[in-house]
Amino acid sequence: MTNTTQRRSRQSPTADELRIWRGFIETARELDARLSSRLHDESALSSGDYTVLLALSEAPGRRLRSSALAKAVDWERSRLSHHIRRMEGRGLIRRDDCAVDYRGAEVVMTDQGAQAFRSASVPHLRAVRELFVDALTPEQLDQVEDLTAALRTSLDASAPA
Amino acid sequence: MTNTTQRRSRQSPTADELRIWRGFIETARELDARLSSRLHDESALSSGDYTVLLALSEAPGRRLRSSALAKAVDWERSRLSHHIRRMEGRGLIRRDDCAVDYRGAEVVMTDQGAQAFRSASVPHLRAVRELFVDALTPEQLDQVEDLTAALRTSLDASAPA
DNA sequence: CACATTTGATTGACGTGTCAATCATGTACC
DNA sequence: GGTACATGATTGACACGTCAATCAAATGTG
Repeated sequence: MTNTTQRRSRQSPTADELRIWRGFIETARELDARLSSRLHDESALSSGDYTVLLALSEAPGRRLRSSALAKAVDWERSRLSHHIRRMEGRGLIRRDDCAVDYRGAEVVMTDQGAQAFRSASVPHLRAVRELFVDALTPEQLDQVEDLTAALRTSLDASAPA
Repeated sequence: MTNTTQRRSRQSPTADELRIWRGFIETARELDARLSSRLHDESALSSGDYTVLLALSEAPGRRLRSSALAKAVDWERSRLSHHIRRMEGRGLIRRDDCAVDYRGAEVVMTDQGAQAFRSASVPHLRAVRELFVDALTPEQLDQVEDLTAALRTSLDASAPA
């Protein structure tokens, strides 16, 4: 194990590697943007709204403590707080005081929120199938799983949450 | 070819497919966020700044018409316009009137911008290697290329830009 | 009990992104 | 040359995200 070997692995990517990286990240961004855009067109929900409503829909009583919701969607609390405020303004959720701990608020999905989520869900899932699942062979889908695992391992190994 | 077959391919993804999808998109987002964050910490450039400076650095005279720049980075014009205004405020670029067509402005990288780009570049590329290239085997890197191509084909087939 | 500390959540400032509207210059056509 | 249209770019309004500061209720410790 020479210094040269060590150093080589720390250098910049090759042109090919960089091309593959750019293709990957730009395609992922585009996919994400396209799905968000369709969601918004079809249901007037943003991708963030959908994420929040999905988490609430899976919670008992369609309600969660703000902190539990933040953990469920893996968002920073201030991000959630801002988003919740906007969603409350549009009647998708409501904030209740939490009886057992007056610091914490509970976020509750409203009927209107549940209705919006239901009507968004099917077209959104269909879009995921069209633009992702059906674009790949079953073998490729398995490859994605492995790739994701490898990348995530590396991300987790390298510091921040 | 029955209706059943046709219909099946239009249904929602299975639980496994959905899990793979979520893993994929969340990992891609996280990678993107992590690289942006490192870039910002190490060089005080945002990922958008870097993209713009990279495009300018590759242009003759380190300058481009605003529309050409928009095409080079594949951004909407209004997005570019907003970003350019902010970058100009920080001295990274400058806007010159274009002599041959007074509608169009030219965006020029300043020396300060070039300096910032140079010092950001090496650490950023190293981060791409660490978090992406080195996380995958050469075979996996090839797989990424194929996956990207498949997804892009499907995206291109399905309407917008 | 009083006080410091921790915990749950919100706020404000500011950078970023999208969309629709606008503005100014260039071009075509009569 | 003058009017209509196309083109290059900017603007304003508003949604979204991050960071640091703040606030209030809960908890621990003397």
